[in-house]
Amino acid sequence: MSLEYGILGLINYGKMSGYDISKAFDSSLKFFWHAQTSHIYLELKKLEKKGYITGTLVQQNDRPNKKLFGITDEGRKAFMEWLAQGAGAESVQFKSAFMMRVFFAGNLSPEQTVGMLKEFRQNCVDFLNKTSEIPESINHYGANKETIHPFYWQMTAEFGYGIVRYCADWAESCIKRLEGLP
Amino acid sequence: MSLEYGILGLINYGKMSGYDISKAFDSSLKFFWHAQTSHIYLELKKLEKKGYITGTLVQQNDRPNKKLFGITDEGRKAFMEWLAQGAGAESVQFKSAFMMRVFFAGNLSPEQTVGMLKEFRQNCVDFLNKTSEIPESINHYGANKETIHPFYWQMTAEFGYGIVRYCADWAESCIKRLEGLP
DNA sequence: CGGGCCATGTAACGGGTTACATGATTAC
DNA sequence: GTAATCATGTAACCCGTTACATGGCCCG
Repeated sequence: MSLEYGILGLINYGKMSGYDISKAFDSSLKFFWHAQTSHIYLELKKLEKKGYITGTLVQQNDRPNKKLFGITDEGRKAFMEWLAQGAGAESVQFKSAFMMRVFFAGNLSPEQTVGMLKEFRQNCVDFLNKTSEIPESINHYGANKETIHPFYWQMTAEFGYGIVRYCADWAESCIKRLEGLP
Repeated sequence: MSLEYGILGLINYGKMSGYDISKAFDSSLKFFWHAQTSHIYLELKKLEKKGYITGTLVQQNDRPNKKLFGITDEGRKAFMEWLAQGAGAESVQFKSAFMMRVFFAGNLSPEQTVGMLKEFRQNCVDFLNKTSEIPESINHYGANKETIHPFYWQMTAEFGYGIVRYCADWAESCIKRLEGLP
């Protein structure tokens, strides 16, 4: 559902290939959605079938040929309808397989649990370090920099950042409490 | 994957019916995983087929009959293997359909976006108010209160709380910034 | 007699993941 | 020559959602 509209929204900014979309997800949209390349191509096919986008082959000499997709009026309409739906009650729910493990960590030794939490914290720190250059990369996608769009891109990036920072802090606090136990 | 092991982990604490499991998810596990009742019953059937749990019918006079599930040695082994797998690199990734909408909110009017953000913030606040009684409810599930288990239950509840609080604060900040625009 | 809690399911669908599969071009 | 980047896909599977379906008991 969301991937479909994420792709549609990107193409709405301007013509894009599957590869471009994949790159966009790996940079600016990764803060709240991870998309597999293969999945993107599947969705592109579906969107084309629906008549929401149209693809045209582009010959390239210096690089492999590619297929550029543009949005149709129908596609734009569908996108705007999706966008106007608002937050919805389910917007608060989120899922974490890792937290499921922590919940049952009483079945492990404290050492094992601390190890798991440290691994998690490290993943968070790595993520934060790896992606300290959002503001730059975020402005590479989309054509109209003069509009309000980058403001919202920034908002979501901030959100993602904050969440991961919170995760790292939480893990840190857990580790300390566990190591402080008798 | 995770629901399967979540159910297994609960049954590992002691015999449970599908209804009991559903209640447990609606209280303590809701902070990081939402499970539909129908899905739980499907998973229970699968787990029984795999030989990880065994169900026995219990006649009740004052209430409808129920089926109590207990874990098998094989089930416990599978559960422990899953638990020992650690955090995994994917543990940082998370998905939010709502953030996808915010990302593209530049296509809406600022008023519409503010409305959406306020709805989101309200959902968060409602969630926090509705669930201020975790510490109590968390101790109702599981038999061995003397162990370290409640410590981890509390950790995950804290995590979920913190995330939702962070969401509310983030939304608040966005709203203020939007309303402060010329 | 209606609302809430207890209690258990089936069928169809869809979104997403995993694994597999290929190949051109550029820069070092 | 080999690694990185550009570029596009298929097939099988599985996890999860939505919608549907039922029914007893208790309390006010």
